[in-house]
Amino acid sequence: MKPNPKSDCISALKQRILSMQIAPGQMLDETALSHEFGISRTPLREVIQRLVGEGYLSSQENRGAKVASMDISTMRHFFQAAPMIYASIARLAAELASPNQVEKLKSIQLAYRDSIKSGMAQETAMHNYRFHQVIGEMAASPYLMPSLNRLLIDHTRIGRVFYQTRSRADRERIDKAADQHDQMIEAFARNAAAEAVQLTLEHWELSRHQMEQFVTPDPLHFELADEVRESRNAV
Amino acid sequence: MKPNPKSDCISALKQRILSMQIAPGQMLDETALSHEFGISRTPLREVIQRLVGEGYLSSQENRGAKVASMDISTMRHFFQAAPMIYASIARLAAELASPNQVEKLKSIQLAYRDSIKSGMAQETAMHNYRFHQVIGEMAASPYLMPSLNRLLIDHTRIGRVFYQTRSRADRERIDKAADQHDQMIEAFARNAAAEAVQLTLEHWELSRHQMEQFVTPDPLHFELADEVRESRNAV
DNA sequence: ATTATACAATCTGTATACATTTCTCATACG
DNA sequence: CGTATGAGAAATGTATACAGATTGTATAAT
Repeated sequence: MKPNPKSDCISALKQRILSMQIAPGQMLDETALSHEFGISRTPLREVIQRLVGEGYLSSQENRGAKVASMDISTMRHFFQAAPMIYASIARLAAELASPNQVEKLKSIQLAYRDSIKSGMAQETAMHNYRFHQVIGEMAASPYLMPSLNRLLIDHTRIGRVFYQTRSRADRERIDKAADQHDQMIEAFARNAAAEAVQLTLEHWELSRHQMEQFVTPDPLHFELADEVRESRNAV
Repeated sequence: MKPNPKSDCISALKQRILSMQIAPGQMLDETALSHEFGISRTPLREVIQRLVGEGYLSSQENRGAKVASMDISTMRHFFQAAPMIYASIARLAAELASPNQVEKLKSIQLAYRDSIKSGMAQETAMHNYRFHQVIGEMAASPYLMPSLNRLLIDHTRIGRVFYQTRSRADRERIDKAADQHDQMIEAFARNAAAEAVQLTLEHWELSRHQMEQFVTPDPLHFELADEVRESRNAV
């Protein structure tokens, strides 16, 4: 593969957005980015347009581009859409899975378990992202893939806390998620659609439970409520 | 609104793709298009990147952009994904519909019936497209909208034959579809989610039946089969 | 007759310069 | 004290020129 600064730029920007290295809502500086990736503003702007079309960024006429925001109102839509899309993708993926693709899934799963073991939360989240994206590729549906991608963007951004270990319970939860991945791979390999859907929904429930605790944490002291609400919406 | 050749270009290209004025798989000529819309290649290429991200076009490195193709294998995925996405969108739309949006739907429906009456098939298909896109806006789900858009691109392209009247039966089918639109508006106005879903699925069935006849027409004479199969795949 | 090769023509990709719009902030005014 | 104004700065949008890649074609070699 020939080194291509433009596609490097695309994947680097995606990675930064998924890892919240660039925060939701943050403006992009065309000049700075073009210098950083060693390209001029012309190709950089093309990259931005592409990422706008894919839902990573949003842009306004004469007002630049910013990272897709995650406000409270979209969270509701997230929890509504996710199980349906994930389940549909899982069914198709199980029906269409090729041995080759299952192997690919297995190798990602290895890296995933490795990063869990070394406690690298961000890396784990990225492997998890790749894992579910490959399941999407197995399903091979050009009509469901766009929504899956949009979901995975925000799932990876929100779910980043999922892989942070502060207690024994955290550790057990993450191990359970990894076990579910293995079971899913097994179901895909046997083309067991119903089973894959069931496992996917259980996997989602585990993730959902954790995320809802984060999105709706314990009530705060009254004095702090306004300030915190504001900063939450500003995300 | 200030006239903006760039956004004109985006909507014109979308319109041409949806109406198959530019055929699936057809290459785009950057120079010709930039001249036509009175802009230089720089902004035109940004437009192309955006449309690639949204699924209207596909592009390859150093090999230009072409209109998203519609081969037989994607048709299968189309029929699998469509009812699920449409139904989910309809449920959300019914729950969230504002009087304002219902009015918007009604005005599109008026134009839709007008173009049916004057027998303008392509225009009818475009009003139908707008109708379902507005339902998508009502549902307001950033996670389902990308898939809805992708579906509507191909539904509009395939369904273009839906609005061609060659027989009394054609006429009745189209009138039935228009009646279903009215019933759907009614259900949205009353926030009747279950009813909206039911109507949407019936609406889909009507459309699906017609499209499957087109995609799988009556068998041809043996001598012609090869030639025709080739031209079909070439789409 | 078929395959290789070289060259021209065409198209894609990029950098730079410049035009246009928005933003910033100091100053004037109500 | 808050609001309006306007000049300068900064950022966005666009045109053009040029560099690099691909495609088509004519000629030569097998």
